[in-house]
Amino acid sequence: MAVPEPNIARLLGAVVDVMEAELHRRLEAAGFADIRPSHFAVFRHIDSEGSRLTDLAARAQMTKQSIGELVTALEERGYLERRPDPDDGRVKLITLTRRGQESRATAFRAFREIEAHWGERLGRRRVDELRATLAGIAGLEPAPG
Amino acid sequence: MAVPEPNIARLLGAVVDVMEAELHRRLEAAGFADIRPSHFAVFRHIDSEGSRLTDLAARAQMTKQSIGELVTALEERGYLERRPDPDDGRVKLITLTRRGQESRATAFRAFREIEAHWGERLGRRRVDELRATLAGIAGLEPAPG
DNA sequence: CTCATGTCAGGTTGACTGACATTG
DNA sequence: CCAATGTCAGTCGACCTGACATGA
Repeated sequence: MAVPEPNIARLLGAVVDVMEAELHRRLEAAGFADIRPSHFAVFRHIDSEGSRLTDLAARAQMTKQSIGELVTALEERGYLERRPDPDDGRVKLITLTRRGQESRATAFRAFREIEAHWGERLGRRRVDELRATLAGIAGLEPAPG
Repeated sequence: MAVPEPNIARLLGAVVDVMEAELHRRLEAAGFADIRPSHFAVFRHIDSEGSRLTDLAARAQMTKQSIGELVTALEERGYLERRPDPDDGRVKLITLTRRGQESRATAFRAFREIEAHWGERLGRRRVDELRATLAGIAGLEPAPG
C-alpha cells in the first residue's frame, strides 16, 4: 500500500463503473438483462403495497415526469403495474409484479455479494471503513473556499 | 464507527454528487461557471503542446465523435483552439487558450482543496485510506458469482 | 490502394421544464 | 376556486454508430 497519489474523483468514477458492471452481470445471469442502473431510483423507493408516482419522485429527488419515464419503461418490461387507486381517482398505484419482486430481490442480493467480494479481497475492515468514510463525506457541510 | 448498513452504491453516488457540487462552486467562483464535469475528459488528457482528437479519444476511452463534441463546446466557450497541423494536413491540433490553462489549473487546485477539506474534517489518514481502498477496488478482477 | 483523421448525420438514454386535463 | 396527480410535448446533455471527404 505505497504511494496513493491518483485523484479521488477519478477513482470514484472507476469504482462506480465496477459496481455497475458487476450489478449488470448478476442481473443478466438471473435473466434481468433489461434493467438499467437508472431504474433503481424506482426499485429503491417503491413500497411493497404500492406507491404513487408523486411519492416516488419526492423520495428519489426527481421530477414526476422523469420518474414516470422510468416507471413506464419498467412497466413495458413487465416489472411494474399501474392500477387506479379506488380511493382517489387521480392516483395510480404503482406495484411490483412477481417478476419485479424477483428482480428487486436479485439486485439487493447482488449489492450484498459485491460488497462481500470486496471484503474477501481487501478485508472486511477496510470495506467497513470505506462505507463509514463515504458516509462521513456525504454528510459534510459544503465548506468555505 | 458503529453500524454501517447503508448501501455503498448509494454512498458512492452521494459522494460523487458532493464532489461535483464542490468543484462547480469553485470553478464558478473563479469565473468558469460554464465548465461541466464531462469536460474534464478533455482537460485531463490534453498535452500542453496540443493534442490531436484521436489521441484524446483514445486516452479518454471515448469515440472521436464524442470527445469532438466536448472539444467543440470548450472551443465555443473560449477554452480551446483547433489549429491545423503544418506537418499533417489531416490533423488539427487542439490547444488550450490562456483561459483554458487558467481554468484547468483552477480545477486541479479545486480537487486538491476538496481532498484537503475532507482531510481536515475526517482526518488525513482516513482520506488516504479511502484513496487506497478505492484504488484497490478499481484494480480488482471481475470475480465470479 | 489502403489507412488515419476528423466531421456530418442521426439515434438513444436519462434527465429537465412547461402546459394541461382530471379529480378532490 | 384552488391544490394535487399524472401525462403529453418538447428540450438538453452526453454518450453512441455509421457514412464519408480528405490527405499521408
